[in-house]
This record gives sequence, C-alpha cells and structure tokens, in this order.
Amino acid sequence: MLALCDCNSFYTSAERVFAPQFINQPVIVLSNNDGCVVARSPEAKAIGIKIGVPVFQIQDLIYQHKVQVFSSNYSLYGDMSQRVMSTLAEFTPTLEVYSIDESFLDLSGFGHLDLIEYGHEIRQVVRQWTGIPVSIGISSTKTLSKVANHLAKLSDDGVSLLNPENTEKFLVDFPVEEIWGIGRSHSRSLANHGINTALQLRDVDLSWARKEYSVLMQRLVLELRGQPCFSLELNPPPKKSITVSRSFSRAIATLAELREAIATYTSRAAEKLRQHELTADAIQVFALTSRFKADYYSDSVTLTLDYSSDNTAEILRFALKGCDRIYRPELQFKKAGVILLGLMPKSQRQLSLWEPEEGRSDALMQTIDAINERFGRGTIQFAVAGLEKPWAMRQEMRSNRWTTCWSEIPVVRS
DNA sequence: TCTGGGGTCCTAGGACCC
DNA sequence: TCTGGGGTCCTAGGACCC
Repeated sequence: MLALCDCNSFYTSAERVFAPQFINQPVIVLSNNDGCVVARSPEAKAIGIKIGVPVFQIQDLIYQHKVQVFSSNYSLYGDMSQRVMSTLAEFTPTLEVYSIDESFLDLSGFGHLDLIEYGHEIRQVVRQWTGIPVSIGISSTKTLSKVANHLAKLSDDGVSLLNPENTEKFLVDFPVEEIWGIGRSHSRSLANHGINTALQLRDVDLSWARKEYSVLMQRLVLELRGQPCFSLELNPPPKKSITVSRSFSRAIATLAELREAIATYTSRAAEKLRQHELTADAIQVFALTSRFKADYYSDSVTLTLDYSSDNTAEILRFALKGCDRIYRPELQFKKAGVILLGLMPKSQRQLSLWEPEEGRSDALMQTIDAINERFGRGTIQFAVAGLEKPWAMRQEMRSNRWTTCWSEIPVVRS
C-alpha cells in the first residue's frame, strides 16, 4: 500500500505558522511579481477566490473581506517543506518526495497495522512538529492514492483509504477531470466520448485508451483498476534542463536592459548547475511580449556551447549572443528567460581540445559562489547583469525568511 | 496599469543513414 | 513507364504536473 501525504494549502499554512493571528482568516499567496493567486486558505476559498486569478481582478474582494495578502517567499516554503518531509521519513523507510508539498510513502509491509489509524498518527505528529496541516490518502497505486487524498481533503478528518471493497463506490461520482494526469484537454475529449467519471474511465477498453490517447492514458486506466504502473522514484532521476525565467515589473524595450535580464538569469542558472555538479552543452534564450495583447510575440534561439561547461562567463558569451539575436527594438518585452540543456554530471562530461585549463576558472566560480552564499545572492556578479535592475520583479508583501536568514528570525519579546 | 515559474513525457514528422 | 525498406536521431509542439 501507498500513502500520499499532501500539505493543506501549503503556502498559506507556512505563512500562518509564523503569523498565527491569521489562523481562521482568509489568506492568499501571490505568484512571482505579485501577479496571480497561487495559494489560498480555506477561508479565502470560501469567499470565492480562485487559484490562478490575477490579483487586480479581486481587489474589491480583498478589501471587503480584509484578506491577508503575501508575496511568495520560497526560502520559507522550501525550508518548511524540508521539515515536513523529514518528519514523514520517520514513518516509513521509503518515501518519494513528489513536490514541494507532497510525498508518497511506501507502506508495504505495514499490513499488521490499522492504516487509517497510522495515517492519523502521521497527521498529528507532522502538525505538532512543523505546524503544517496535512491530508493523507491511502491505496494500492499512486493514482488511487491521489483520489483517496482528494476524498481525505473533503472528509474533514483528513485521512481516507481506498481498498478493493470500497473503491467502486467512490469512483462512481468522482469527476474524471480531478484524476491525476487528466488535464483540461483530455477531460474535454473524454466528455465527448461520454466519459465523465473515474469509474467510466476505469472500465474503458485498454487498447482504445492507448490508441485514442497515449500509453500514459493506458497506464492511468490500469492504475484505476488497482494495478500499479507508476512506481515510487526513490532516488530522483538526473535533471535534464535548468530554467530561469521571470516576468518584468515593467516592460523592457531597450537591448541594454534585456541583456541585463538575460545575464542575471544566466548567472543564476549557472549557479544552479554548479550546485547540482552538472555541466550544460547548450543554452536556449527566449523573450516574450505580453500574451494578453493582440500582437503577442515570442522568440527563442538555441545555441550550442563550444564545450560542455558550468562556467558563468563562458555560458554568458552564448546567452548574450542569443539575446542580441532575438531582440527587436519595436517590441515591449514582458518576460524573458534561459534554459540550460544537455546536462551531464561534471565528472563525466566530454572534454574538449579547445577548452581552457579548468583550474583557475573553477576556483573563481567556487569563490564567487561561496561569497554569494555567505553574504547573499548577487553580492558579486558580472557587470552585464546590471546594478539597479529597475525591471526586476515586484515582491511587495513578502514575509520574513523566518527560518533561513539570521537577520530575519522571529523575535521573542519578554 | 496590473495576468507565475519550473519541470517531464509523449508523439509526429523530418533528416539522415545504409 | 518504372523510383525500397528499415531504421535512428532530433526537434517542435502539446499535454500534463505542482
């Protein structure tokens, strides 16, 4: 058996751990650049705030209900996530951390226990140790655990278990679009075939699912039948790409500013590359205008590096070349980014005849990374990345990095 | 005025090879 | 007049996830 443990409206819960005055109050967390709602407390949900709406469209609602608004604070969420995950690791020898707020726990071999009771125990301990409320869905496959987790969230006591005896009863009115792996497009197309519930999808012809959709749909159907097709990923598969992209606080029209942004993102991407001890052999650079305007425009170029590298200066040469190629003076860019591709472990990369001796440049990168780690991101940077960065994203309502930054830790008054 | 970011996987189709 | 068959690799685009 498998348990899916999912944090309840994780970002708002994390904020409330350090702002308990907002417990039972409507709270929302915004996307980068303070653009859209990405998380909402149950109270915010109850007054009709939807995930994904642009915040400027709900200003009235926010004012009227005194909704507490936070910019996103990923240092805090990342750290709180780690605390939850290490707590969960106490309850099983094998777990897959699936996302920032979810883990699959392997409960095979726990057959002697009452799994529902065990679920309650997990919930209680996570709550006590981290302050984060979680829901737990238990079943025989990942897909069914996801279904069970949905039911747990509705059930109020936070734990639910699907077994061969009760599964059908729950699938019969479980909407097909809520199944893990069924998105907007598939649910629309399934509806056209008269398939609206999880039970109907479970009983579909296997080869039809394969032919009409893909092997993923076929596996999903099998999983609904209780046959595991998606196994637990115990050691995370190696990364294949690293993206850094942001929307700008205001549109960018000059090449100089676009170069600053691209250089900033490239530096950050190269930093991530080194953290993972990888090198890249290509970089894609892209820029977009507002996708809500009629003359929406986007362009990208992919450049192959001379040799596989993790050196910021080397990767920057290509990134800026790409930037110059996609820049158009008549456009107002709203967003840009870079993607590092062709990643491989640094220790296994193909060396090149033309590559400079690695000692000195590696030492330079290590030093820069160490300084930035100690004194804060961007303490030392390449000059092309710009100093003022007037285009940098908005984050006007960010809470403190309570748990990851010495100068921002909570203060206890006597 | 204001609309997120970072990923993976699958498929189809073209280029290319012998 | 008649113009193969089998395969791999790469890429773009779509769909999905949190």
